[in-house]
Amino acid sequence: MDGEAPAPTTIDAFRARLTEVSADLPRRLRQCSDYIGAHLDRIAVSTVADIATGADVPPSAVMRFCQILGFSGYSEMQKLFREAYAPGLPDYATRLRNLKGSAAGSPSAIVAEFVEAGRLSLETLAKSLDEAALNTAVAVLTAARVVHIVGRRRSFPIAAYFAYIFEKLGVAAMLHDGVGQLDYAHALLPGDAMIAVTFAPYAEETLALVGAAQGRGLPVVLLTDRVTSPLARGAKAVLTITEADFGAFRAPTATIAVAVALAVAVASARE
Amino acid sequence: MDGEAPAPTTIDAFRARLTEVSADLPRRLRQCSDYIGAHLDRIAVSTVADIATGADVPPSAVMRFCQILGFSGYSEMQKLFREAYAPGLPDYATRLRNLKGSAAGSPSAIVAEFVEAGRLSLETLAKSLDEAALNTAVAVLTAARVVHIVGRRRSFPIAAYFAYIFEKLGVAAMLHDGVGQLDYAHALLPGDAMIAVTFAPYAEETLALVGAAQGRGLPVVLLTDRVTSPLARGAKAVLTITEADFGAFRAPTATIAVAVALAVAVASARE
DNA sequence: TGCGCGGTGGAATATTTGTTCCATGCTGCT
DNA sequence: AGCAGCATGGAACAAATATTCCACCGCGCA
Repeated sequence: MDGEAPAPTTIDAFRARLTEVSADLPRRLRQCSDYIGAHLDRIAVSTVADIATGADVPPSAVMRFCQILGFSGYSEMQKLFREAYAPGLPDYATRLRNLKGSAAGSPSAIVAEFVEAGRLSLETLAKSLDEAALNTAVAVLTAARVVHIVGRRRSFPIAAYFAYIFEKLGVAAMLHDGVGQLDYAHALLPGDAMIAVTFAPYAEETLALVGAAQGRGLPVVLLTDRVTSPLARGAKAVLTITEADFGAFRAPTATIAVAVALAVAVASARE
Repeated sequence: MDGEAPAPTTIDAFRARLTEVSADLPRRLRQCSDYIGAHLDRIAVSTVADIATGADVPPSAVMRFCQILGFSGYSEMQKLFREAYAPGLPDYATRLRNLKGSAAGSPSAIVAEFVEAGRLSLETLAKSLDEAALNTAVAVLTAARVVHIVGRRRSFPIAAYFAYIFEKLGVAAMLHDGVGQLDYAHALLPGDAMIAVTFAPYAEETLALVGAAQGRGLPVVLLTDRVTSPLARGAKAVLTITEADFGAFRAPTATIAVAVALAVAVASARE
């Protein structure tokens, strides 16, 4: 074993040591490192066996890992987490309160705000999802030869995400990203369909492309924020998604969820 | 023992039972009651002996107390607190397996799954956020002349989202999107900083660009999924984000939240 | 191809922790 | 004062849990 035995004494030091050490590590120990790094908050209440099954390694590997980190064994490591646990039970609600409490405007407070906004968005989504529209959307996209994806500015990340999942799932898709100011309107062929993502203020180019698609008879699935969206009228399916905001900012949390779900549903319907 | 054995199943029920029972209790058991009532949050990480010394009673008294509350013993009581402390993954994992077994879900069921996964990701984020790393990240980016953003494939939507918010907030930023296979390595100038987003499997180009940045002395802020990420070692700040998955699919819900929060924090720190 | 080395898994062991049980002592009632 | 009954403490026991150890395996190197 390595001569030094730093044995972290704070959680932050532990994190640091974790990244420092885990770069060159054999397979099993790397699994430990990954799992433990991703479940730091559980160490205090887990047994060696829990960790081992979680990381899918034998218990002895966990022991070795603890020792590499500089602890005498698992118990000693766990002690660190059990003591650090003192300030209060980091269950979700309290932790969030703590985070927010840390000086308004501090980075962690801001993260807490967005976490909360995200949760709110997801809840709203679950409550107000238009199932009929969703089913229509899936049907339309399932039948399409190529799925054209449009989204600019704020909606572009969503569009890009659609493109990624479709690619991964083997669904023919084309992202109209506007590189070179080409709109590829001629690629909108009969039998294709379009997903348009647009939020206020609605980007010009998106409107134009959707218009082109509809002019060519392509069915359009629309992800937007309001039913009064300028594109809603002509769309085959409109999925309205309300994102909670924090100040002037709105993260596309619920939109992402709809996007991935839609893509997965389409891919599975195609089989 | 008394005939009834209610055995609380929630923390609230536990509290209720505690007050209900502790009215007429012999001396030692009352001590237990008092101590436990005042340290509910420590039960999950304490042994019988800890509680016993804390309450200044012999261990056997604690055992009797647990049994009076309706539990079979201390272990069973502790289980209640350990589960309340870390709900989520195990539960969720089994539910998932069930769902996969039963007929592949309808579109709305799939949405529901991703909503749930998203919620879980956000909770995990709140619980395991590394505040120190976050603060470092904000500091590094605040001091930067230009923020370079890298992310490919699955991480590209996040990178694009960073680019959008920075643009909107008036922070000089450059998205390395790889158009034309140019890497713009020469644009990485002293005084700049880089945000790299990468999830397993780590994209080649991201690694290369981060290497280039580090070679030029730029500090790197890394958003990644595992501490064993190949880039973690050289980064100034590593933000580890665990996303819950649904099947093979993982929506970047928590990552989005971190991204927007980070960007907003940087922008507000610059004022 | 053979050798050496380090990683690996599991069985054996040590230690800690939980639980039971009973002798003792206290308290209140007659 | 004597008795009954219950609370008490601690020691013995059982179970869970951590830790060590060693034989095996796979891989790189000669």
